[in-house]
Amino acid sequence: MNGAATRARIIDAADQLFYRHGYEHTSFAVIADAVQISRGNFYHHFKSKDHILGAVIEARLAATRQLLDQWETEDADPAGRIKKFIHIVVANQVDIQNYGCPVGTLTAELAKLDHPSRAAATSLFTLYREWLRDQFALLGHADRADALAMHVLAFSQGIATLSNAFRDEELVQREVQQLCDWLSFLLP
Amino acid sequence: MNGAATRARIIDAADQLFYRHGYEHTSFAVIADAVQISRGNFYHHFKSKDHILGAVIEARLAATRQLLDQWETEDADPAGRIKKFIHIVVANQVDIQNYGCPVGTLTAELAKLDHPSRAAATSLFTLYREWLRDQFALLGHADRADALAMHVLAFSQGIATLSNAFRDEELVQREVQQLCDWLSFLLP
DNA sequence: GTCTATAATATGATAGAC
DNA sequence: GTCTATCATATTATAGAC
Repeated sequence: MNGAATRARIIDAADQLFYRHGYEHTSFAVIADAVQISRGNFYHHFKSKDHILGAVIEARLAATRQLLDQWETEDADPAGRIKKFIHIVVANQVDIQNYGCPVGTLTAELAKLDHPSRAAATSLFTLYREWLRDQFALLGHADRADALAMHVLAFSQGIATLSNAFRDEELVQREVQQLCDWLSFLLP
Repeated sequence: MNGAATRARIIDAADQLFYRHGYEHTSFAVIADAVQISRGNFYHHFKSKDHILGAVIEARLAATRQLLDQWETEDADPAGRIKKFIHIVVANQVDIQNYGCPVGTLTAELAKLDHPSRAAATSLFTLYREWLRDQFALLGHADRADALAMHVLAFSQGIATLSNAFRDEELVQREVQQLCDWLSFLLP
């Protein structure tokens, strides 16, 4: 087995397990089981569990950058791009109902653990924040672009949290619709 | 030492520790340390760690009911009561910055753990939901009172999550102001 | 009701053979 | 690069003395 490939499979499995069951609750044993390697083999690829978390966050950052870039090429209209972001909670509805938002729940857990990677997890939020800010600036709201970005971000987090708590699809549809209506009032 | 008093002190310490460091991360050892009892003594008062969690959620439910009742007597105006709810994120800003919303973060953790007390934790949300629904009904919006309640709930959760992630006080002030403005448009 | 002692297990991490 | 064997520790939980 190629070393880099094993490393990638560890990151991939840990990513999913951290999301579904939380960082702390995910032991080496279950990751090893998912990747089909022995527990001892881990330490050839990573120094510690914390280092796996670091690699997982790096991978999520890269995936998020790629997603945002893709949206830029797919949609020439900044408003359409923002709508794509707003609809994440609909597109990922099943996962969010079961496990919440991957970014929001990770930052919350790491804050409680006072974990060294807490800042890195927050930078996942920052990626969305700055991208949204750019879109609002393009729409002619440069003066309050960051505030609008945070507004959208906050709303998405709120919907995700309640979607996870109540598993209510109607709620998600309704709130997403309202946020899109709010957005349309900001268009030139 | 009185038995009931010890039990109450265990619940109180566990409540704080579960909130600050998460349920799973909080061991018997640290609770015992906080309450100043031995680990073995726990099992005279509770069958298991899960049972402590159950008691903590019960206590939180009782405290929440008391708070909502207090707001009813303090403020005769339903709009004023809703504003009191909205301002929770300001009143508890320091704790929320450090540990997030006690309800939102607990439900999220228990969902990931697929924990038996998950539904009980969600009922904390339901308490606020139904209380807010009643206030909106009193304001003459009985037809969409639940949707409005969930809107306020979602927003508060979003603000709490971002307040915890970014520790940004201005964001909280700004979003709370906006939500209050939105509320004033609903008044008769 | 509270304590000490201890069981049974799971955890993150290391050593060394292949 | 992967494995087995193992360490040191932490965890929930129990047994029994006081």
